[in-house]
Amino acid sequence: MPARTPRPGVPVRGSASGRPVMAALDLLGRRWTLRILWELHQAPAGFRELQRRCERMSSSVLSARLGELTDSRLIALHADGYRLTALGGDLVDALRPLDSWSHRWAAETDPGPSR
Amino acid sequence: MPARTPRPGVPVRGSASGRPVMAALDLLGRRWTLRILWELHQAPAGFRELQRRCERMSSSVLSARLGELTDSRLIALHADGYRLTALGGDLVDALRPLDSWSHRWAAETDPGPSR
DNA sequence: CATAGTGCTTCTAAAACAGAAGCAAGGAGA
DNA sequence: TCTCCTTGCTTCTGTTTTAGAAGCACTATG
Repeated sequence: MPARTPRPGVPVRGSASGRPVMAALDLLGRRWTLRILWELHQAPAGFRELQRRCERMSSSVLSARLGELTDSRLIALHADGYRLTALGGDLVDALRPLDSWSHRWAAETDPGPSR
Repeated sequence: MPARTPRPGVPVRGSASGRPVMAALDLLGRRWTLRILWELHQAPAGFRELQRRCERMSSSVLSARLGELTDSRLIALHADGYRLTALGGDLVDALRPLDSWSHRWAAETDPGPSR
């Protein structure tokens, strides 16, 4: 049984409280979810283009994530591909400081050999 | 082979670009990572308390995440438990708007039967 | 009619995760 | 010293999630 789409107000994986932020953390803490939102914020894209942009992410997972995000009304499919809804756009706006943070992180991270 | 800790400047899962934000999205898009940061922002906690707060999350995964976050210098272990570093605190600050967004999301989400 | 593009499903194998058990180290108390 | 308890953390087995190739139904274009 696949994990169901988290929604505010009901228990999610790791929290029975129903607190909205817990649902958000469950939803966003699934592989590719943050990345998909990020990509759609750069520009709308169809299924296959999204797959290309994320370096050939698995189609089965992409399909699952698109379903969850659509259920959650963060994205919607239009004639020109998937686009963020107003709600989804707000979420990415809320995440925008992440980009500038990541540069600070990079600046403070020793770029030596990996690991 | 376990996935290695993402770091800015080197390729990560789904992106060979080395762009810092891609490393951040890979790191944060792993189960429990966002939640752990969130919890530590509420208050520092030791291993077992963290496990309790996240409703008995698997100890093996908790251990892996703590290792990744420590490697990434977002958290550090002190006498009173794990705490966010300055860098980690900045990240959670960057994520703070997520909480208010989640309330808007809840307000616009029909609280009917799940799925 | 062929060709190529789309969104998306199905399948098998690999990776990640869940959860119970337990280990080594460090107190606190007797 | 000898329990007793707590800590961070590992190891193990079984389940869930993800990867990746293949392919289906549909639309458009030639």
